[in-house]
Amino acid sequence: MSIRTRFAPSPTGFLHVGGARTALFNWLYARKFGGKLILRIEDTDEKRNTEEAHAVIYQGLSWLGIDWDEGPDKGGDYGPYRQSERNEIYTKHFEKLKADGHLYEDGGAFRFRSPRKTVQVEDLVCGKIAFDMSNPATHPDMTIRRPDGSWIFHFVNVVDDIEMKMTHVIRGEDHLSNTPKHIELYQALGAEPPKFAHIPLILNKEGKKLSKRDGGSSITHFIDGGYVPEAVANYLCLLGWSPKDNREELSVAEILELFDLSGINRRNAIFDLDKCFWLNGQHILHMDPARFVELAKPYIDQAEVLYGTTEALAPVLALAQPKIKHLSDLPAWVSFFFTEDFPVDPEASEKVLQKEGAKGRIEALSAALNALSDWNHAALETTLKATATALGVKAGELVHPARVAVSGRSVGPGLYEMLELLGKERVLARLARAAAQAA
RNA sequence: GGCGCGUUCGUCUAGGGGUUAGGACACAGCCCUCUCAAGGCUGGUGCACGGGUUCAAAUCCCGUACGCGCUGCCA
Repeated sequence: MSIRTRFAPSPTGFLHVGGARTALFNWLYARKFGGKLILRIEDTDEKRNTEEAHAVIYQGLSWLGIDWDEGPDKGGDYGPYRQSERNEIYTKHFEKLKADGHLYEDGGAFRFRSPRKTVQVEDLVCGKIAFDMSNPATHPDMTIRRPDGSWIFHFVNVVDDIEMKMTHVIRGEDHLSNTPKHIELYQALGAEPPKFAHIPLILNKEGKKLSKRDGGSSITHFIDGGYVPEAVANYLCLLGWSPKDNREELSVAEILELFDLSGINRRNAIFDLDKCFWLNGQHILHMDPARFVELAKPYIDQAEVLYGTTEALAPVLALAQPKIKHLSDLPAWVSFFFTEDFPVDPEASEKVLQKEGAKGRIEALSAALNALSDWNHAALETTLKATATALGVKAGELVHPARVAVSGRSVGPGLYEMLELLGKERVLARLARAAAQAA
């Protein structure tokens, strides 16, 4: 039987990193073993059920590179894929349970009568666990329908997993204790329970369940914050799973190759934003330049940098790619390439341009560069160093003023590469302008 | 309270009877260097505790503590 996994979020208007990681593991498992991933929206609580809330889920998953085979937006053979549209199906199963004597009424609500036996859970991550359900005081009969006719999570979740032919339920460990109840429901409905895999939870720095208030708990934070999706997906996979060979930076293809449920550990993990940040820099450093351009463009566009064509932008980005850790840092690294009206960092200007003798050194460098016919970074370096020697100063005494003169900043790409790309004319003009203001 | 799961550097993890307990992030120092990164080198901190089993336990068993989860007419 072909594998079917699912991600079943509630449309809260917020895609939690824990949920995203659950989705990722379901996706990896389905893709690795040629199965299908189903997206089901658990929107029985109508109050927070909005189109925007659905969009947040679709966008967050897509951004991470997760695609699904069936879902509200895709259709499929087992729809509808929103619980709010599945009332008839729930009613059908409810009537069956009722007819078979599994239900009883309690204050207008309906409860499921537990068989009161020991339930064995065979979890692919946690192993075999026996739950003694015999004591009603500790395991009360669960409610499955409220007096107003609305449904309770446990019931609709199980009905949907049966109807949608799920073979594997991969979900957060917070559901492990609910699993025996779910198995009782499967059995009462005459269905074979799926395989379960409960994955450890993601905690905040205080060791508590990651909540909305915690920085970085929403995928939106990463989308808006200049992260690259492959790095975030990589990091999320490293929480509770590892390739076991000391590698940290992994492509999705590599993870797909190594991933299996049996490799997931049972220990809750604290989310470490620092490490995610580091991994982001590693992915940027090593990614294909074309991919970098693709990811960088929206940030450049948003900053309204008038770069003209992609062909003009690409070489500039190539200088920034090995140095930055966040895509949102990009505008400051590229904007001065495309305008003469770039901002000048007052602190850098004060420290470098106003330094004793800066004017003379800039003018000397300018003269030397003016005489240079072969404008490439190697020749630029040779010329600058020769000029420094002639002046009897360290190369840095020319490098720093030149950097501030052409970019307005004290940090940036390698100077010689930057000068080469800027071109002789612009470099000389900017040096002249800086010399006029220097001490 | 009851039930379930867990506990290896601050954090993420590898190791699952014999290891100088490995890697990564972060931190500190050094090297490289035009800035910032990257890279290289070095350093410190860790098997929760107590009992067993065993020639030998981080590793297996029991207990304790602590953490997390569930215990809803939330999902």
